[in-house]
Amino acid sequence: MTEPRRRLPPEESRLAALEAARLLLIEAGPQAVTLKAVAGRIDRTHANLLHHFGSAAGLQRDLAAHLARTVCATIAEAVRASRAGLGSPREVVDLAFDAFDKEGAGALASWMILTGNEDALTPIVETIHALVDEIAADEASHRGNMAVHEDTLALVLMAMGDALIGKALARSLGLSDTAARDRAQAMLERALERVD
Amino acid sequence: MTEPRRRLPPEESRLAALEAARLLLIEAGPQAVTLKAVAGRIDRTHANLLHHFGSAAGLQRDLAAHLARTVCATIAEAVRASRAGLGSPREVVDLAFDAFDKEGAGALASWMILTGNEDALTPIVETIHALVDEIAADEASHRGNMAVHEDTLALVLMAMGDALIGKALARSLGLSDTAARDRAQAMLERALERVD
DNA sequence: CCCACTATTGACATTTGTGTCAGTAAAACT
DNA sequence: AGTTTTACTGACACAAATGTCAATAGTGGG
Repeated sequence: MTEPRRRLPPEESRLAALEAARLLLIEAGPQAVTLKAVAGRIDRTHANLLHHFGSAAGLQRDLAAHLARTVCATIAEAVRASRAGLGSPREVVDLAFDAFDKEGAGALASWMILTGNEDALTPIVETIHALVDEIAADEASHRGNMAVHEDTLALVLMAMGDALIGKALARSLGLSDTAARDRAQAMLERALERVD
Repeated sequence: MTEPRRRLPPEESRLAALEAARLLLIEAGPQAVTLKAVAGRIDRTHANLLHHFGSAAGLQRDLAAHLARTVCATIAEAVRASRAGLGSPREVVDLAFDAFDKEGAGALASWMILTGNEDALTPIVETIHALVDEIAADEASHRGNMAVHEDTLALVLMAMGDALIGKALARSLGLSDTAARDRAQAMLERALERVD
């Protein structure tokens, strides 16, 4: 009656653990991402995770990379899927804000910074950078690369802040939950109009 | 030769602990704000802090309130000191960004959110809200309160994001460390010009 | 089929943060 | 002065997270 112990190939097991850790991060915050909690989600022990990732820091490091891949894959896919509608500021803004909010990028990034582990952030930053360059390729012809980067910087920072305290702050100020999105959209629209 | 044990009045001791905790938060991040670490800074034991604050959560709660007071006192003082120069967007932007960066407001707020303790954030949000209302009183005559609130929301979110990942992101994008500040300033300037 | 490889585990050790408690001593009050 | 109050401490207990290690048992390759 005892279920036979399943033995997955290491890559598969690692990926399952990283996905479990990612969901745990989004649902319950960084403090909840412990070896025992992650292991419990995939019916393993915490010793198993130590076997695969070497240490708790190793899991966090790989989680950062995994999250960067996930976030950027989501954005890149959405961008390519609706290439025609790319010019819509609303779409770009929604993409960025959702990435940081629902995908947990903001939570992880801030957590990494706060715990002093800045190295783990670089894959995320670099992936975002690469994505920005890809998007900027369309605009670079009639706008400076600098301007695109500045707009992106402002956009990411607002998305980051919004993912953390956006709802609480907007509510306290008597604004709608999407006030930050609206403001970012207007900002982006005006920035794009500048070159017309 | 043994120094006599000093016994401070409770209020004085509490304030010393909160200041030590605040500096610890800014220097080494939220993870470093433990009972033992804070107690060590003021030459006390962790049991002493439990006596004054009841629990570790109590210290965090009071730290949030203390930080909100500190941050807002700094801003309010600077604003009142140079009432004449209040109209300068650069000044307002610098004030907000410094408050979140150097005063540690961003670090604490994000930490509170991430650990699920949202209640502790409300004093900060409410104090900021009150400050916004005070500033908005000057502008409200020829602008809508809504518009002022929206600008403030965008400003705070950018300051928050900048305090966390601003430097790393700007550097990765090949921009200067003050790129976010510059962008926020330009944004605020254009928002103010709208009514002229 | 047999064997080397390794994913997986349980038991143990360590560290760290938090909390309790009785006792001590320095203030404050009478 | 004596008494009460309480800031402060050391020692202990407890829980949770991380890490080590030997042993077990699937899995693939010979």
